[in-house]
Amino acid sequence: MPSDQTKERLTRAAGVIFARDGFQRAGVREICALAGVNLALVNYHFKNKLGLYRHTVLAGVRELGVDGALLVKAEKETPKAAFEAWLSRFLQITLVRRHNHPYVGSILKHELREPTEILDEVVAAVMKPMHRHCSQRLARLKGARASSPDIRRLAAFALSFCANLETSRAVLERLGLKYPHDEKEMAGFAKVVSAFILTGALGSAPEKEGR
Amino acid sequence: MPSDQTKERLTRAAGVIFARDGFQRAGVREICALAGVNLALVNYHFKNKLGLYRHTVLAGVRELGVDGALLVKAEKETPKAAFEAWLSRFLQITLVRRHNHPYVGSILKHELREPTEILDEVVAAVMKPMHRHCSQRLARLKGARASSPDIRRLAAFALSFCANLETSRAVLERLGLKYPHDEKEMAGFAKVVSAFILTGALGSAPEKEGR
DNA sequence: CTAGACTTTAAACAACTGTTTAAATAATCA
DNA sequence: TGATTATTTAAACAGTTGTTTAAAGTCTAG
Repeated sequence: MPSDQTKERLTRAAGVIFARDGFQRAGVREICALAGVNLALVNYHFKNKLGLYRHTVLAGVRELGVDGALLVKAEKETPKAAFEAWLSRFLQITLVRRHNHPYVGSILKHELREPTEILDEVVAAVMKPMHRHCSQRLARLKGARASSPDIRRLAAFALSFCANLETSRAVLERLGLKYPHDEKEMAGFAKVVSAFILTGALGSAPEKEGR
Repeated sequence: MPSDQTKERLTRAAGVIFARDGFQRAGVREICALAGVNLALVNYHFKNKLGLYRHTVLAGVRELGVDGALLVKAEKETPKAAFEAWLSRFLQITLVRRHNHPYVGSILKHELREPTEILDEVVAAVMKPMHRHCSQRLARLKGARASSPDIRRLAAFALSFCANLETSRAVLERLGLKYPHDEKEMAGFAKVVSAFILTGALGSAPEKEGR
């Protein structure tokens, strides 16, 4: 059988397991079993467990197309609406399981909280573009330059907060926080999160726009 | 030698290792080596690795005295100053290594991101009191009831954001965020974080108070 | 067809993990 | 003191992990 097919099935299975368990806790045996492939093929095709991980993550990121996919069209909306749309998309990737790419968001979450050797590659490929997008939208909102330290810090705070919402789930649910279950609730949740990021706890007036 | 001494040394060493590695990744052999104690004594005195972990965490929490320690005095300050003082204290515990209890904050951080069997106990002993304190201060700021769903959600968001600041450190530093190194920088950092939580990215006017 | 490279396989390796055993030591109480 | 209990010890157990081996199978050029 062509080796491309083996690598493909291995990558796909690896995406599922790595997304669920992260790099360290994931086991190559389980990945191979899920892929229906011999154990030794991981090392043959990818040299390492880490090699398989790197290939899986970067392939997923490439397919997701961070630079493009998160750019919600309609740039003529109000700055606030544009930010909310972008944020909603970002939350979908990190919070909702079965999205565009089932595993990329989860893997990024794991990489965020326990970095591996490929952290720098992941940051460059995903985090930095997202941070740039977020900075640009916040800059429009505040009427400042996207490259200013303040804006960059705000964007970093916002990204960290959102990306960790899923990580803290077990605790926050025990504190009474309701997480969204479907797309409907997701929209409302995104609005609430957006409000927290934009206007904070003191919540400045509901802005000049109708809703 | 008295067994109390053994348990004491074991607990102290466990605090260091669990704080650094979390429950799963920490190894009983390393803990015993650090404690200068035989391997089998963990199971003799604490039944389990989990037993040692539970004992260590709960002992640390008890000593830290969450209910009291975080209550910064001077309640007659402005609500905003009171919140900032409380937040600064909270950030010190989660961000700065060598504080009151070197390991409690770190262990809580680990428990937050990969819960163990004792999560419920930890939530009850630490998270809920902290959440209550945070809610009370936010309620004063907004002039609302501390038990209202909105306030409780804001407090949960704030706690999650702060507790994960350390977790996301590797990524955020690569995005250019500067973390505090000493007490001086800590104070400034707490102010910035407080501003983000209270007034968000749009930053409502600098409040009516002098500064 | 056949030589050579590529790919797959089952088995074993070596290094860990938390836990248990049974014997040796120390402490306690009658 | 001597018998009993509590504690400590070194060694091994049983399970897991990622990785390697050497032989078998498969494909592809000449």
